[in-house]
Amino acid sequence: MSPSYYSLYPKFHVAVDCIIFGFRQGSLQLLLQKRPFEPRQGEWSLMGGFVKNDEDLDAAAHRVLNELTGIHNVYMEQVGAFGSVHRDSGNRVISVAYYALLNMDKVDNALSHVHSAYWENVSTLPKLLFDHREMVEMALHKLRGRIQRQPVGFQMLPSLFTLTQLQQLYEAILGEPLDKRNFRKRVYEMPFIEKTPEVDKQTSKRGAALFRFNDLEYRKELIFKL
Amino acid sequence: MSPSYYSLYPKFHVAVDCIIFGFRQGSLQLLLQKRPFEPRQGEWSLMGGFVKNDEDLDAAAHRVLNELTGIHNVYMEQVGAFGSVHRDSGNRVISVAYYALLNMDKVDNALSHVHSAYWENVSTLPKLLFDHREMVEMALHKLRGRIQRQPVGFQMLPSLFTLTQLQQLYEAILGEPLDKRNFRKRVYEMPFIEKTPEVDKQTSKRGAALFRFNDLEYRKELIFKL
DNA sequence: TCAAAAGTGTTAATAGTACACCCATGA
DNA sequence: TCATGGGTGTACTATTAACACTTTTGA
Repeated sequence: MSPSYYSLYPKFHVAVDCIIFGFRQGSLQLLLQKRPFEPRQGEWSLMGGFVKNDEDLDAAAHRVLNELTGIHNVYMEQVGAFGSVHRDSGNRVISVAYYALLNMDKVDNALSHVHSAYWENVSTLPKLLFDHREMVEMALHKLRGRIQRQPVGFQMLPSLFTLTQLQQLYEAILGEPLDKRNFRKRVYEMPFIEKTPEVDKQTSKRGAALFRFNDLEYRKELIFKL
Repeated sequence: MSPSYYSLYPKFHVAVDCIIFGFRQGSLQLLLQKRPFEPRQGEWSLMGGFVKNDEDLDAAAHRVLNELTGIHNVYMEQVGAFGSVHRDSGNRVISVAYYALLNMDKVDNALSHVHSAYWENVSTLPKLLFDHREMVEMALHKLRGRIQRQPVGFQMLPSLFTLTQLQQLYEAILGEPLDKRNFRKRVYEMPFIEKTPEVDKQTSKRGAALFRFNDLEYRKELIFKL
């Protein structure tokens, strides 16, 4: 058989869909789009796009995210491939879902507005297109697992943050309240979360110490664990 | 925009690749194939196949597995989508990897022989085609996580098995020795692993009690946990 | 009788959970 | 002065890890 062996087989549209997580005022949010084309124009959907010929899957996901938010270097993780025959009511499309964690403050709002994209609270999501709801659930599930092992949450916080913010983030992701003292005890044991001399006075009169994630310390920690 | 909006975008060959795990004589094995077509004919590869037009992704994986082994109703889990531009040196192919757990005794050897497929020990794998090695590593990683939470290992054992077999299976998957007494203690706490009156005399003079996995009890357990 | 695998409990260490009060400050 | 969110430690419980000898039986 020659390389043309491949050509005996069908080809498919391949898309990426992004589950874009952000965090603000104590709640986990998703950047959703009012679908701008038919079929199902106007319905709420994840931000997606078709993969290009010369583009890696991961690159496609980053491109879609960048087109919508203007941000580069975002933390992303693949959720999985969704390929039921009739999942897209327009045409057969095999879609690979990725979730992204980003700092909402860095989003270019003009850009996302152009794409009719809006932040929605994860706990009160509208009805979503196709199997996008399933993608979101799976992404959340993956994120919950991930955040218990690796400090990926910082991607959603400003570079300086209070422990209360951090705890609220964890609570929003895990969907359950955490004990303040136990939470802080765990944080203090992580050498890569550093207290800074800075103080945040926005949410309390007394002021809360601001912390920072030290990536270098984290890498040391990783090596140490092997 | 009309449904023809889709047609502006490129299409791709989409394949599934199966990481087929089996267990025999204390070691974890993979069913590998000598690739039967060009390019790279004759190299070791995972068993794969192209997705058909009217076929769900999951269905494609099951079909490929069935064509190679003759077995239906196999435990499978998606590993993820692999879509680097040049991952396949022949043509662009986006591949979705699945791992499967099966009882080696049930494989139709004539059938797998036709496909030039052979079992290879996971710890001494030959060099694999393309990114198949990466797929195997990721599958193993997923399996390790899975087996700690859910009793999927039984898929690889005969319906009656000894605790020594079970422990060796876990050791092979986790890649580390386990304490016999702690292991058995854990097993005794699982109501869905039943001791039968049967005794296996194949590996010891004394004989070892044979156990069975009771799926019904397991489902009860699951419901109970919610 | 002895080699080879099966079977069996206890103790120590660790990790996780529950819980309530004082502090600093701006309004 | 008081309301608000920030900050702190200890005791209890549950889970996990370490560890060695006896039993059975076919060759």
